[in-house]
Amino acid sequence: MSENNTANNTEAKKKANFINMQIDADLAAGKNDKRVHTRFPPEPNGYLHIGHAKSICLNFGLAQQYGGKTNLRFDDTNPSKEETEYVESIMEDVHWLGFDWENRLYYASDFFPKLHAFAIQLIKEGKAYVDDQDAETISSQKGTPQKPGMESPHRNRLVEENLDLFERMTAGEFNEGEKVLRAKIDMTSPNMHMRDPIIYRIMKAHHHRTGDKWCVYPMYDFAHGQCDYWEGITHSICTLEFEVHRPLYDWFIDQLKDSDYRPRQIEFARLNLTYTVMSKRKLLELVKDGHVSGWDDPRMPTISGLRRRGYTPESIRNFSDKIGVTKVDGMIDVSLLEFSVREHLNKTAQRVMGVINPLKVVITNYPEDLVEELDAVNNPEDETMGMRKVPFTREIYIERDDFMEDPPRKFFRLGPGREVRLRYAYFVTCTDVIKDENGEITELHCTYDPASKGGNSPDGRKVKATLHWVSATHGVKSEVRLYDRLFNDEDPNGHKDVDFKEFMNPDSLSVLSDCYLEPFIKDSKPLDHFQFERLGYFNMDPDSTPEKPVFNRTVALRDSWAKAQGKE
RNA sequence: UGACCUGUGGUGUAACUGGCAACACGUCUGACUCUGGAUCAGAAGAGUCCAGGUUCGAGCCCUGGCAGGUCAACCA
Repeated sequence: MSENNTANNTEAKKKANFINMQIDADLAAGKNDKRVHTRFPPEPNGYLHIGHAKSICLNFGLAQQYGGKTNLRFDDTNPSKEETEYVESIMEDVHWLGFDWENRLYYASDFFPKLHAFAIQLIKEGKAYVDDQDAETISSQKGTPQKPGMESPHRNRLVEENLDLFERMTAGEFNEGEKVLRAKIDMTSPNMHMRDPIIYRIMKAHHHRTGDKWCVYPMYDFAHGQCDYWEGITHSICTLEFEVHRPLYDWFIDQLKDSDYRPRQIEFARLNLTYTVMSKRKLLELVKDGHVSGWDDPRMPTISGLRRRGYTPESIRNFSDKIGVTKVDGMIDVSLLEFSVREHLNKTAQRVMGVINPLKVVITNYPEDLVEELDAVNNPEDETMGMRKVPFTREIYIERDDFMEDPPRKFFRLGPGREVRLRYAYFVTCTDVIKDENGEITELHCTYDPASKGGNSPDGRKVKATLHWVSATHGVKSEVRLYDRLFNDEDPNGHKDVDFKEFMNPDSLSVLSDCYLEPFIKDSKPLDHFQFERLGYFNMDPDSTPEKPVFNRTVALRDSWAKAQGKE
């Protein structure tokens, strides 16, 4: 695991949610030998996103709270969409988040033989039949939520005939779509899912694990609950849209169970975040159409994207705790996610100075060849992180935004004739503003006060501002990537008749290639976290090379000056 | 003309078997500060979708409405 803290030691006092209460009740009633066993069941057809992180934290967190276990199970019943690449990324992401399924890795495909045998059992019991009709016909007989369905003409086939047909389906004698196996339940049920649901379909696709062995594959409803049952799951936690599936889930368990043990499905509201989309289909679309650089583009709400952006597992876990678990289908403000990273990184991130929009400053009374190694604090929130040296020279860079030729009343930073502190260095006073023929400021001349070395006030005089800076001769030239929200609309999904991509923010990425960082960052590795003082939290991007380090801005610091600016 | 689910400050969550609505984010003050960060102190903001009812007392219970979500894939 790339981050040393695992999820176990951050738990402590979680708020009880409605699922806790239901588990407490189950335990009090002595159900399932008082076990708590959950599972996280992703389909390997895409990368995990922050919504999955909520589910992962919930499932693994619950098990930890009750001294139970959590399985990782790949729900791979549809070979046409699933790939090994996704399996690997999912395992990496779950581990990175700080959770471990130990030796309990399962695939729904592990259960294909048992599922198939169970289907045969249902046929023998007269509870399943083969239907020869095509998809359209079957669907039209299904009725609507308001109108009951009609029975298929094949519904009352003889058991022997069903057995024979299903066997031949399995052997590959029929083409895709020619036949399906359906459970025989109730075509008039007010619940659409109970109207003789299809449980097996013919698919002549290559499966990422079972290869070409099978010609028939079970449907989700026919696989999920049974896998839960065979794995010994006690609480099968899923999202709200499966609520209407629960009677069917229970129906299959009823056919299967041979003891008092029974898994129970509980539904909670999936996570919705402002200014983003959260469906694998839409995220895939962004990737495929090249709107982002990949699943791990730092603007993506995927776990791999957040990781590359500089989020920490701890911050995501804390976020997950904070948002709680309910059945209310709401929308969480991204600012809460951002708060979670700031909170964690403030306590842990190495401080460093970096200038991302350089303006050269010449300190005219400072010796030409002198290089002073000044002391800087690595993290004021954590003394154990120690100190480092920062080289100071006659020519430095400061942030362009930190100088104004004609500063307004509330601008505290540098201006002509003004004195400010250079962090850990000296007090400097601006004496000259150098411009090119277009009137653009190209350089500042300052003088420094040798008595203020280290940034201390020699005589108790105050300066209004402290600026970060980087030596022009020692600074490490770098690329910095700034990110903004991917969408301009709070709910890009919430507009009927308007495609979500219409709301994409054209300025969600800006690349600054003329940035200078203090030499300390030379030793950093991809994904290392930093606070660039006064700017925000950044981490090193894997695109970095020794010649050109690249940093991503995870999130900016809270900035009351910028906020005040925005209001004018 | 259905079934199931949901409805508490701007947002998200709390409120044990009914006892004067709490916390977090966000917002706004002020203090402090070698990060306009962090920290600290404080403020504003809901009377719990509506209407009845039960009760000394209801966000919690009952009745009836209203609003929103989900369900008609050989997807999960």
